[in-house]
Amino acid sequence: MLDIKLIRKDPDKVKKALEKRKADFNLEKLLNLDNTRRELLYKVEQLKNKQNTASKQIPAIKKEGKDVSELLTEMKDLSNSIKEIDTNVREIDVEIEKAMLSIPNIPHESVPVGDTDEDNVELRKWGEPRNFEFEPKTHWDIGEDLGILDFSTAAKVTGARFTFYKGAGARLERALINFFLDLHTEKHGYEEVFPPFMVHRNSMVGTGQLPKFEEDAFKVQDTEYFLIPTAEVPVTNMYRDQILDVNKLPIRHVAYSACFRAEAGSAGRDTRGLIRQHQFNKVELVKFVEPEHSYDELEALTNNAEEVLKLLGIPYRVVRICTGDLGFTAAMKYDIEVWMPSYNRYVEISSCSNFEDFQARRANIKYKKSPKDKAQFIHTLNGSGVAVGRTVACILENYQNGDGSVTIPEVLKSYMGGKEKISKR
RNA sequence: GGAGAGGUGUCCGAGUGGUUUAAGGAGCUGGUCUUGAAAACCAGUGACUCGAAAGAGCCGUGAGUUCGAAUCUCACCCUCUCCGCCA
Repeated sequence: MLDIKLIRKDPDKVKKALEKRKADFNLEKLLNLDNTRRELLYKVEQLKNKQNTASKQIPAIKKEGKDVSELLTEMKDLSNSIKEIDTNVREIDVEIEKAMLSIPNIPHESVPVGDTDEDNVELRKWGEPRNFEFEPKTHWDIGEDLGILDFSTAAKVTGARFTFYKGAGARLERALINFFLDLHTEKHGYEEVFPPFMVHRNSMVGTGQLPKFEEDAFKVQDTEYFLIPTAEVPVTNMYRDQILDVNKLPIRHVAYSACFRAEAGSAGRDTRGLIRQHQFNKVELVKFVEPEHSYDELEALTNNAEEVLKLLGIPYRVVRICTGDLGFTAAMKYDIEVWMPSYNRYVEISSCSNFEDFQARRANIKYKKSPKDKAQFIHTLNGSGVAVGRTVACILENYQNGDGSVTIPEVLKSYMGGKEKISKR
């Protein structure tokens, strides 16, 4: 959510930002509502002031033994006017709230202007895509041939876009989760959190998934609970409606969770393999920081996620996301993409974003610079550190051997019980 | 799921319709006293939201009754205790 004061004061700035994003939004209407609201508020507050004053006088007049019935009649009228205007204000509030919740964040100045992911800017590359001396297989073929991934059984049991991991595949998934968590807690200083996998509506609004993107989420029938699309949601909302102690900042959390996405609108895309599933595992990094440090913290967070891939020896690149591809809540975003031989291109495995105070404003998360200062909104950041299923996919593809086996990356061996290779049994 | 109790400011806690514009205490800040500290005493300090201000709002949340609601009514949420069920 943006600051309504900013919209009032500098509507052109907001308008330009929306244009850069190619977002369609009626600012004029919002400003009109805001004006009307303030006029009504002034009016009703004057009436309330009158009412409060009279309310104090009435008991005193009664005590003197004088008649108050005429005054009461007068007050009844006043009360009715107040109710009428209050109702009006409430209706406008609802409309304003709705509008405010559907304005995307303002991109940081350094974000390149562009329309689609074609306009994203590659920042750096690490590692070289491997040259195969044999015809490389896709990860879904490797997984099925080795008996460690089973898509058809998942389709039978649940449906499309679900997977059974079996044997060394299941172990590999679990190994990666542990490796990621250990790295970020022990080397990068994040505190581990194991969150609920369901949240209520307000939490989804707090981090920006709702109200605009309800069709992307799974809602549990007969409840107000949503399956989380990312651990970002419960972990960020841990601190909703709080004023955080400046001495405890920055707060850095790492959380494993399963993630659930309806993938509305992506029918037919990435239908094979682990790339686009309704349920997948992810280790997420979440930070709460003072505004003046948030861009440094974004660099650090991105580096923390990259470290995972360096240790695994997977070639990747980092791209700066352009305004048109930025996503609703982010002010700036880096994607980390890994080399995926079957796609013959780099595929996203992590998004690292600075939301500035956009989420904090929605979730009401503040801090005080010093005890005397006014509470101000904190900056939130998060990034995948990293997506687990996609990591399995790219390990299978990048570490595959001509005989159909897959070599286990050095850092994972201890997590795999000393195993060197996954081979057909 | 059933029965009961409860949710008040940073914390404890009073308050069942009108000087509550939330008592009292703790805490915090400053002072007196002291070599220093503690204690005691004195003074100050009450979150947060909207507003340029005046002012308005805020006693779990939302609606309602009333001239007037922390206080009454209804719904919901959460916490605790007991019972049931359960990994």
